[in-house]
Order: sequence, then C-alpha cells, then structure tokens
Amino acid sequence: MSVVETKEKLLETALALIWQSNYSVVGVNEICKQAGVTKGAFYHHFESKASLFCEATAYYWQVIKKDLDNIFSPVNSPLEQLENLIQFLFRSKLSDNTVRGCPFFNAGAQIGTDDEKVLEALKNLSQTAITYNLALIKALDAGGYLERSGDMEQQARLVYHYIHGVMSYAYVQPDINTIKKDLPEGLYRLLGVKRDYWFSTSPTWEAEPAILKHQA
Amino acid sequence: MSVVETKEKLLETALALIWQSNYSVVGVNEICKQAGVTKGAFYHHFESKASLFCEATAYYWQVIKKDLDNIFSPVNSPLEQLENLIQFLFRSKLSDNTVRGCPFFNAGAQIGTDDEKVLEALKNLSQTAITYNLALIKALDAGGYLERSGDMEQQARLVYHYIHGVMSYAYVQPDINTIKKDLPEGLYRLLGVKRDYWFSTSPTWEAEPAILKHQA
DNA sequence: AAGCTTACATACCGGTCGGTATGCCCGTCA
DNA sequence: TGACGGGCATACCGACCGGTATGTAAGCTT
Repeated sequence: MSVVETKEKLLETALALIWQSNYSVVGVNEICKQAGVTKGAFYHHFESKASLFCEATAYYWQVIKKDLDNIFSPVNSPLEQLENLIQFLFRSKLSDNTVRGCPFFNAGAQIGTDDEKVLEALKNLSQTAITYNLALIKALDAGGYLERSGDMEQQARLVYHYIHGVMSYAYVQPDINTIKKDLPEGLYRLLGVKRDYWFSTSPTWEAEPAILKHQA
Repeated sequence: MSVVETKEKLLETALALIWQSNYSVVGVNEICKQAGVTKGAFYHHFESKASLFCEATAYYWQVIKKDLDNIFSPVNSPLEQLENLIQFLFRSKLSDNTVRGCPFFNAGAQIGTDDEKVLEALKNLSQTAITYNLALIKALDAGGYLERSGDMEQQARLVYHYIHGVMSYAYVQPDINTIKKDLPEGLYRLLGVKRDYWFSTSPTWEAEPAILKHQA
C-alpha cells in the first residue's frame, strides 16, 4: 500500500464508520482495525482524532463536489438541477437503509464547539453547501420559475436548514416513502417554485453517487 | 433531599449537561457530580445511562408541555399562536449563547439507533411535536390565513424538519440575527401563509420558558 | 556502503468509561 | 425493641479511550 493509499484508506474508513454511527462512538482503534492499519500509522498521518475529522470533511467535500458540479451543470435546466439535487440527496443519503443523515453535521453536533478547528471545518462545509443552493436559486429565478424574488442568500440558507432537518429526521425515522414525499414538497415551498412547475421535470442525473462508490 | 427530589435532580442535571454539550461526552460520573449525588444513587434510580435518557425525554416533554399548551391556547388567534411558537423557539433554544439546538435530537443522532428504547423515545417525542404543528396548521387553515390547503399532516412534518434544521444550524453557527430572520421566513413559506399576514402579528406569549427556569 | 529520513508497527501509558458488589443508615412495622 | 428493606454511599471492576515512546525496515542521498 502506498503512502497516499494508507492515508486515504484511513479517511475513507473513518468516513464510513462515522457515517454509520457517530464520531464519539467510533474510536481510533476501530478505525485503524477496519482500515487494516496500525495506530502508529494513524498518528503518523494525523495529529489527533479531531484533526482526522477536519481532513475528512475536506476529503468528503472533494469527493461529492464532482457529483454536485455534475448535478448543477449548465447543460441542465434550472428545474432539472433542482430535481437532480433531490435525486442526489435521496440516492446518497437515504436509499441505503444503513445510511441516514449527513454524517458531518450529525458529527458536528456531537463533537461540541470546544474544538475551534472542527467548528471552522463545519462552518466551511455548510457555507459551501449554501453557496451551491444560492446558485440554484439564482438560476431558477432567472428562468422565471419562482413566484417572487426575495433575499436569495437567505433562501439558500432556508433550503440548507430544511434539507438538514429532513436528513436528521430520516436518521431517527428511516421511513423512505415519507421522506421521498416531504423532501421535494418542502423545497418547492421554500423556494417558492411556481405551482405549474411542481413535479413537472425529471432528473437528468442518475449516476451512482461518488461518495457511495468510494465506500464500496 | 427526598426520594423524588434526588431523581428529579438527576434528570434535570442530565438535561442541562446534555443540552450544553452532548450525550456521548457527558458521563455518568459528571452527571452525578453536578447533581451532588453518588453513582450508587444514580444506578439505584436508573438501570443504565440510556434508560436515563429515555426518562429524561419524557420528563423534558412534561416540562415544556406547559409552555406549548400556553402558546397554543385557544385564547390566542392562529397567527398569534404561530408568532408565539417562533418566540418560544427563540427564547428557549437560541437566546442564551450556550444553548444551541434541540438537545434531544442532537443526542438522538449521537446515541445511534442500536438501542431500541432510545429510538422509541425519540420517535414519540418527534411525533408529539408534529402533532402540535398539525393543530396549528389546522387553525391557520380554518382561519383562512393560508394560501392553499394541502396535506396538512405532511405540512406538519415539513415544519418540524425545518425547525430542526434551523436549530442544528444554530448549533454550529450561533449567529442569532441570521437565525432570527430565517426562522419566521422559512415557516411562512413552508406553511404558505398569505403574504399579507407575514410579520403582521406580535406574540402574546412572553413568559420565561419553563425549561429554562428549571435549569436555573 | 554509510548515514539519514520516511513510514510505519508494537507495546504501553494514564485516565475515564459504564456498571456493580457490598454495606451502612434510617424509617417502618411487627 | 428488633428485624427488615428502601435509599443511598463507597470502593472497585474490566474494558476501552486517545495518545505516545520506542523500535525497525525500506528507501533515498551522498
């Protein structure tokens, strides 16, 4: 195993384990064991468990960025982009019944805000997600799909709040059918998509989410 | 200290500590120490830490139920009820900068779903909250404050999702002013409150939340 | 080939975790 | 008045935690 392979293996294993349960419960020992790496190697690459988490957020983002750029590609109409987003959320976070919620924001609530770097990493992650939302909203608005224009940055946050709430709910109540109905409904309402366009478009994005492929 | 006092002290202390940080980090030892009670007393009253959590959810709910019944009292108009809810969320969960998010659903994401009883307690809690939302929506709809009627049970869930999302965001980014703007905006949009009624009413509920008084 | 560095592996650290076994104190009731 | 049991307190358990000290094998440099 090469040097970068070892580090990536640790990152991916940590991601998968934290994803499945949570940051506090998953120990360094277990991460190492699952990754087939010793603890010495772990602390050679990361100065602490919290540090691993920070790097993992960056790594995680880098992985799903490809999906997001694909989803929000300009070749898709704004409505298609929206449907793609819904599809993506569904595929990457809800379809597998062992995968619930966003591991990083579940974890964020777990670590506590005492660690400054962890907090910073989480803030960056959420801010970037909101930026993607904002681009989508601008595109929808420019296309005349929205009932009225408002504070689009705020709307981007609202969408973020809502998605995160749905994900958390899915964690406790993994009722796929309910979530499948609630997710688009809430997004349409929050965005103020004109009624005519509700459920009017099919997603153009069908690929296996990169994050899932990476776990396999 | 009487028998019930000891148990309630433990419940309240556990609530406060978990509230401030999280379930995994707060140990039984610390709960006991803060409560001024020994570990023997703890395990005399609770069979496990998870069991404490289950009882705490019930206790927590019993405490805030008084607030909720007050907020949603029929003497308030539906619009006032909505504003009261916003006020309540803001006062009880966001005003103090040490208090962020809903302790029970942050905790829910932490404990993991392996413990069946914990999961059940969380499901009940969320279901009850959604029931309150539903009552509010029905009142708003009956009063003609909503743009259109839909699946009200679904709407109740959407509101729940959104509130939970905002709370989680507040945990990571405790920017009170942003939250103060986002919370009502998102609710109006999700509920489909007619534009004329946005920000048109003042809350009638101003009391100190019982949950905060209890912590003091 | 000598010497240095990187990339680990192994063994182990002190501390804390949730949980338990035991016993004492004290109010209750025979 | 004495046996008894509920309501604790104390002492302690093994497991496990995140983190470290030390060793070593392989590669690179000179």
